[in-house]
Parts: sequence; C-alpha cells; structure tokens
Amino acid sequence: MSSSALSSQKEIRILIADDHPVVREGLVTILALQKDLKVVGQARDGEEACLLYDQLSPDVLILDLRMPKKDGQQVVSELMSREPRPRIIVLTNSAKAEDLRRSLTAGAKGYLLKGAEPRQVWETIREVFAGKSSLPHDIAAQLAESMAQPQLSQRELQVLRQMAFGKSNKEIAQILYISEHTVKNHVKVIFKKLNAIGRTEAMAIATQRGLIDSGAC
Amino acid sequence: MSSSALSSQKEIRILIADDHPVVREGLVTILALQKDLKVVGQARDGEEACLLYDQLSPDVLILDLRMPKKDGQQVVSELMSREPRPRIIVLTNSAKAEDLRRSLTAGAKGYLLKGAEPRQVWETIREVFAGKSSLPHDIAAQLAESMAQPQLSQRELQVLRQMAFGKSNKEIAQILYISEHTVKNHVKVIFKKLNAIGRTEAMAIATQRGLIDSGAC
DNA sequence: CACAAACCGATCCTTTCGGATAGCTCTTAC
DNA sequence: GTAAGAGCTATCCGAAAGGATCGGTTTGTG
Repeated sequence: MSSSALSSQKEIRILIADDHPVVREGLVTILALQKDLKVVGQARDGEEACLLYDQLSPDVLILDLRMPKKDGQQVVSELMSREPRPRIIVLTNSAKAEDLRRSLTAGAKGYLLKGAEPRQVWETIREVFAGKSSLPHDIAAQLAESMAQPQLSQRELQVLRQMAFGKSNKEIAQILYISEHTVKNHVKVIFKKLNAIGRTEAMAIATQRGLIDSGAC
Repeated sequence: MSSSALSSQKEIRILIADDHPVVREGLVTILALQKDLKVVGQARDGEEACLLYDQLSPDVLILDLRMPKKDGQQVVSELMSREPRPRIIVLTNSAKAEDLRRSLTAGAKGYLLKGAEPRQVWETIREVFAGKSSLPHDIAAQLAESMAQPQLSQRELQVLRQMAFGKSNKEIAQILYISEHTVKNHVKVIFKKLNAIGRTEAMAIATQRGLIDSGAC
C-alpha cells in the first residue's frame, strides 16, 4: 500500500496544466494524499504552462492535451528544448492512438487517462521522475497496435482533409496543384493504409482515429 | 460572491456519478467549499448510480454521460420514472449538440461541461435544486442551433451507419430489405439534412456530431 | 550504392453516385 | 379531414469513383 523507496528524501515538485478546474482540483486533492508529491503550480492553458514551467522548474509536468491558446502537443515540443529535459506526463481523456503516438514522439514520458485510479497516477509520477517511461498496460497495448498500422504521409493527410469537405478528386487536384490521377493514387493509398473499402468508410475511420480536425470532443 | 438566499435552511444533498476518480475528487473538493452543498455519495458507473440514487434519494444527481455498464442517457431515462422526479445535472466533456439534445429530452435539468468554473457548478446545482432548468449561455446557444437543424429519422440513421462501413447503396438495400432506389432516396434526404454535398462529407459531419457510434472518445 | 517510400503522372474500364422528378402508403398532428 | 412527414418504389442519365497496372523523380536510410 505504501510507496516505494525511490529517492524519497526529496519531494517531487509537480506542475499541473489543465483547462478544467474540476480536474485540477481533483489532481491536487489526489496528489496531496502522498507526502512525497507536491503540487507547486497550476496552469489554465498552454501559454501559462510554458511560463510557469520556466518560473518554477518543476520535476514533473502533468499536461492535458486539449487546452486553449496552445495545445498540449505544442507545449511538449516547445519545452523539450529546455535543459534539463523536462519530464512530462500527458493526462487526457482521449484514448485515441493518434494522440498517444504524437505525444510520445513529441517527447512525453508518460500517458495517463483521466479515468486512471489515484494509485496509478502516483506511480506514474514516481516512475517518470525516476527517469523511466511509464505507460499503463492498456495504453501500451494500444500503442503497439497503433505503431503496427501504417501512418499517413503529410500529403495523404491533406488529401484526406479535402475529402472530408466532400471535395471530388478533380477539386482536390486543383486545390493542391496536382493532377487528378495523382489524387486518385493518394486516395488509393489512403484506403489501403486505413483498411477502408471506399472514401466513405475511410472518413469514418479517419475521424474516429482523430486524423481529422475534430475541434471539440 | 456569496450565494443567493434560496432556501438556504437545508443543505442540498448531492450524488456524484462519474467513472473518473480525478473528476470525482475534484467535484467533491469544489463542492465542499460551499456549506449548503453536501456530497452524500459517489458512483463509479451507471448501475451504481441507480442503486445509490434509490438508497440515498439525493436532492441532485450529477451525472457523467460516458460510463461503464450503463451510460448516462440510460440512467436518466431509468431514473425519470421515480417519484419525486429526480433533478439531474449532466456533467460531461462533450460539447456535442447531439449529447446535449438527448440528455435534455431524456429529462436532465442541467448540462455542464467539465471545463466549467466552480461558481458555475455551484449555481447550476442551486438552480436545478430550486426546480429550474439551467444551461450555461454557451451551451444554450448550441442547443438552439441544434434544434434548428433537422434531425435524422431512425431509418436514415440506419442507412447512415451502414454507409459508415463503406457499404454501397445496393448493399444497404439488401441489408435493410428495401429497394436500392429507396436507399438512394434516404441518402439524398440525409445529405439535405446534414447539409452535405456527398456521402464522404456526410460521414465527416455525422461522426463529428456524434451520430455514429464512436465508442471511445 | 541500393532500396524503400513519398510524391507525381497516366490509361482503361466497370461500377456506383447522385440529381431531377414522380407516385405510393401509413401514421401523427392540427 | 387534411396536411405533413416518414418510409417505400421507380426511371433516366451524366459525372464521379475506384480497381488494375504502369512508370517517373526525389529523398532518406541501411
């Protein structure tokens, strides 16, 4: 029940960045239960997160992906240039493989769902603080699955987004300054990568995977 | 800064139902700041919510839409048969008009986003407890917009879901035991209602509106 | 260097879409 | 009772879609 003996001499200084007041309060409450964990600051958006990070130099940053002004991905990318390397845990309610993949490639060390149990939160923080990467089992499984699936290239994503607006191949060709034949080729590859039989199913899969700008969620 | 004088003699007994521990803790912490609000129980899923509601008879139930075992909509529908009529506030992170609409038609009296400020949460609880319906301004605006847009009929939704699997009109016809011509007609109506120019765009719009079973979010 | 992958372009051919238009039941609401 | 809307069926027809197959450049990696 009690925590491990990992460098328990110093307390771990934590910065929370989340635009939901309820979640911030919940995290503070949960983390306050462990005496080696100390919340030293809270940010309401991405900009504030960067500012406070530089001011406070926390040991661990817990970050939501969807935030106003500057989203989680950007914050991770921006902070990764700092020395020493920040230890960042992404805490979000999106179980989408795409978000997970992007977060990790951007440099995040941990990924937690908002449905996580308190103990899981504590342990992840301690592991990341200790320099390890930490992914809950269920999340790790998704990552493996995600990595197995081929990713769309930038160009293919552009085509996909135009498809989402109902554009025809010819229209997409004009928009992207390429031949309609090329568009058809891209579309074909998209189908294969998404394992879809037509553009309609491709759209359904893409939006559910988070490949399309879905705005609110 | 202080609250209104609305029947402040008794404290308002509140039941929380949310599968996210972090959110539950956050709510408890926030509600504890107001002495007229008292959390009398917490449920982790839909079934527990119904059970605890009957045991505790809270004044107000705060409910998440997405929960294991029994989702929020079902809980609202089920509890509405109770006497006296339960006062239910839906608290979710989905700003989707569809969720909002379904919740209200099911009988919920309030709708809050997880991004809501503490004061907004307090006020909504008090208003709903007083028998009023309460919708934040931004949410209400969305509702108006949603209501203005035509809804899809059951049959049209069935067609739409088959489209999501990439089925052709002919295939959908076979599946639903109707003529391909009929399917085409339904599809045409769907386009008009969703304001889409083709099935691809229709899919994009439908998934973003939550018309398609999106499972995890 | 060689190989893979992204990106670009093309042809042929069949199937499917989707618009315009029309008529038929059945149920619900005014 | 009649008007409205859901659900069903139908024909014509041009425009897309998409499968199969081919070949080209450029860039980056082993």
